[in-house]
Amino acid sequence: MTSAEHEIVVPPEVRTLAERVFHQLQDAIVRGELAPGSKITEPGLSKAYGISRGPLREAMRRLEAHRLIERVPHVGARVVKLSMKELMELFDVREALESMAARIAAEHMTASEIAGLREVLAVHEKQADLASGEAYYQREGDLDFHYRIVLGSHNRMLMALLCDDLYYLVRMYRTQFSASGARPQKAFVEHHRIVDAIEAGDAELAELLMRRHVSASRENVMARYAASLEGRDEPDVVIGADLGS
Amino acid sequence: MTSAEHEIVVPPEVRTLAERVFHQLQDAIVRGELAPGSKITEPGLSKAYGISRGPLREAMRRLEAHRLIERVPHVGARVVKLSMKELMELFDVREALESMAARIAAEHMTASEIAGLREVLAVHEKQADLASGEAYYQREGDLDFHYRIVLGSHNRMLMALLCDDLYYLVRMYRTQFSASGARPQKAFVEHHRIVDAIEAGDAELAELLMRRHVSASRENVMARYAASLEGRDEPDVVIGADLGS
DNA sequence: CATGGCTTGATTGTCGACAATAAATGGATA
DNA sequence: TATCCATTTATTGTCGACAATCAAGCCATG
Repeated sequence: MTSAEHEIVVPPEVRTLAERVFHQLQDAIVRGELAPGSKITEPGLSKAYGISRGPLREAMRRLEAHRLIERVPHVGARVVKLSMKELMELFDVREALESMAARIAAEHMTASEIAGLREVLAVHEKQADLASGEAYYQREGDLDFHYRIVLGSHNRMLMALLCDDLYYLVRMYRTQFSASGARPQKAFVEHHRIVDAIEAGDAELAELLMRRHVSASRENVMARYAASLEGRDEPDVVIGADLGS
Repeated sequence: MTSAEHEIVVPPEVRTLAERVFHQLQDAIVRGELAPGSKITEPGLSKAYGISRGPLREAMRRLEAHRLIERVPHVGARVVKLSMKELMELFDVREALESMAARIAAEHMTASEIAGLREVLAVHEKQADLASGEAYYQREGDLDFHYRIVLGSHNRMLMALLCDDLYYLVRMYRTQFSASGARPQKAFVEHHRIVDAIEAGDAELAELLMRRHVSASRENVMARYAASLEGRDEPDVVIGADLGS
């Protein structure tokens, strides 16, 4: 049983108002309820969430540190809006960190953790069978896959950087560009190969495959973006792509 | 002329009280004036810096996001104290990110930026000549070296992760363990080789050399730590090491 | 008609005070 | 004497109000 709900990473960190509104805002931004680039005002949010400006400002400071909003002193804050350049940068960083995560995971992952990975792939495959159009759970399943590998590295710094920072940006991008799983089969095979390498304890291979996997996603996104600039041949999706899946 | 002062990375971001006290606290922690593991109390800092608790709490939230302090709701905050395990994790992340930074820098660095790198090495060498005991400037010079390579990648996300987050942890570790430049010659050659590769546009080689360079520092620190556990042979330095230099 | 500066409005930055929670102290009891 | 519980104290969390700054609108002027 995998954590199929989309609340993968919201532990019981809600002991205070600032924490609660931080997670609420984080979720609202990732889901696109707060549009990218839109200006967010303190009195507005203060009334909307029914709290004072004090805790709200602390939550916003955390969002700023996580790169979900951008603040200018005495001016205000806006929801971050990823440009294509920044998206490519995000892929670069993911390639560097996740390939290393795969390497360390191949060395340190436990048997039960690997079993969990296999289950994720099973669920992933089942859903790819029945509904290729409804890619919501699939995308979340993909992120769950990458998530578990990072956890398998047992490296708290990697976990903090990837799971607490970068993955929220990835999820925001996916909703922002309504990126659907466009080619599940290909990424699928890659996922399996990576797990095979990890299970075999082949750290070098796991690192190489993960690096290729992320890099391929990057190139895929880039190609679709370039294509969308001139001939608009995609019917209902602008830049459909499966980042890292 | 290189930026020899230790205020390498404090831009004019002091338009507000919260920003100012954030940088002051950041500096105090990195310099060791606030001892690692020591508890910091809001009324205490509030009086010490002559500001209200409002901006102070926002500054502390930023410090928390940068992993310089650790907070527990309703309990308090402590200055972070790196364990050996976390230090090794930090090296892992640095190896992944800085090797990629070197690769991209070899592709995108401009001529003037490379010239600046050469100057850093020149200053580095000059100081290694006269005073091998006084390694303060040398260490800062080393960080300046790594800093410029990251800037040379022109990747804002890499810059943010390394320069704004990890490098402060590195500097804190150095003061915490009073890590002196123990073997400048070796790291020196490695620095030159890296710059050569970057100048030649050999991205793969630059990546490989930087990865080895950081990895060697990691092993060096690890070895000295293991040695310090039983036979205390080091006279005045506990875990003397030159992280990444 | 365009442009410059001033005025006004709103938002952000800062502060002090009150409420809620957790640690510290002290005493009573087994 | 050790342990448990109540009280106290200090710190954190939250709030509302005031001051400082910026953006927008308006009017006067070239």
